[in-house]
Amino acid sequence: MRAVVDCNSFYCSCEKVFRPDLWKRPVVVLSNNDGCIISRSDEAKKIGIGMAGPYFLAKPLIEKHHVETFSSNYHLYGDMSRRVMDTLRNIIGEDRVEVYSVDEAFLDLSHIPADQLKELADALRDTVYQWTGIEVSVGIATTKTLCKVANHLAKKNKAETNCVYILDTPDKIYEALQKTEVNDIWGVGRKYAVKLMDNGIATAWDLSRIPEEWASRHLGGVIGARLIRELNGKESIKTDKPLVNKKMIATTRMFGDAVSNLRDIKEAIATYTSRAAEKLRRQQGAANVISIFVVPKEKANGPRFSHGPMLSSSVVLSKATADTKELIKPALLMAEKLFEDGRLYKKAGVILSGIVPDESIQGNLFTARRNESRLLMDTIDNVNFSMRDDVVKFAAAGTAKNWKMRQELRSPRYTTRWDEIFNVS
DNA sequence: TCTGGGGTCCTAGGACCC
DNA sequence: TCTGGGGTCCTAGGACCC
Repeated sequence: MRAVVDCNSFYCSCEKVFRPDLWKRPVVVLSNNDGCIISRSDEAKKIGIGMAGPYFLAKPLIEKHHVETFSSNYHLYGDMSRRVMDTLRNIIGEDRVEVYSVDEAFLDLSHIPADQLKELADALRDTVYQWTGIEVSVGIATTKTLCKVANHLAKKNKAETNCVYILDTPDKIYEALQKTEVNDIWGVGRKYAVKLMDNGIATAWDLSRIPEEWASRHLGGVIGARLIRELNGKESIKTDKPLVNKKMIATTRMFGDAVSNLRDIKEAIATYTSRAAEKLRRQQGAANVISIFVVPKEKANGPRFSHGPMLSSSVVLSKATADTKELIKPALLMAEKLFEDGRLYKKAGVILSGIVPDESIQGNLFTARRNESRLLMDTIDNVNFSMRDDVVKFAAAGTAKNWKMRQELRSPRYTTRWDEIFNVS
């Protein structure tokens, strides 16, 4: 068997750990730029605040019920995530934990006897709470997709499940699949859900009954066929070791206020390039391709929000590099090319791809200088990483940052900055 | 004058996830 | 007035090669 352990309302829970006064209160956390609501506590859900809705639309409700509101504090969430994952590794063993996202991990329980699964699940839930203050839900089943079904049901009715749900008999699986709507299945997004409903497939059970060929034709080829097999208890999603090395690295942001001049765009692009290059070096990679894009601000039209056109450009580098200087130069050239005078822009980004391991770089015999540059990059990374901020940066990134994102409601970085550490008095 | 078939590589775009 | 960011995988189609 395997399990999925998922933190409940993760970002909100992180905020609550350090604010006992909020434990029974509604809390929401906003996306970057304070644009959308991306995490809601149970109390906030009960009030009727929707997921991923724009903040400004929910604001009346938030004010009426005095919902505590936070900007994203990724330093805090990243550190709390590490603590939760360490706890899981401690209990179940290093090699049996596959971190899937910041708030979620799959566990390999193939060594646990069936009659001990419940006890283990309870222990996982209680220990993580005791050691980190974070509540988790545990779903146990034979495949990842069924684990997610179980986990979803555990969360949906906490009073009954106490955040643990185990699918270990055909009857329980049948019941769980009957209770799960197609749009709540892992791997079924909005488009597929509509298509399934149109074909009279409403529950996970219905979906598990359809032929693989149909799924293969209508749900993205092999992805659809795999989904059917998983629902039928046949493991089809590989558990290869978590991807340490990313195939693509992106840094993109909305601007706090729309930007109309080239200087600001170039500063933003230079900053994002520096950030992306840092991520690249952290995985000891080098990129062959750099792309940038800008998104002009457009009038809202139509009922469904959409981001207007994305104007992009990319360059294949003459040789793979992780050097910020070498990446900034083409990035700025592309920015100049894409920029149109008189237009307002609301977003920009940098994407590095064609990533290869650093050691595979076939250096030119005569470029011993590469090592120097590497040394400089390491130094800059170390300084920035230890300060957890951009203390050292390239001049092109500018210093004014009037395009910077809004973050008006951020909590202290309790666990990663000495001057913001949690104070017991 | 006639102009195949199979393979690979790359890119763009669509779908999904948290 | 105000709608996130960072990823993955898959497919189709074009370019190119022999």
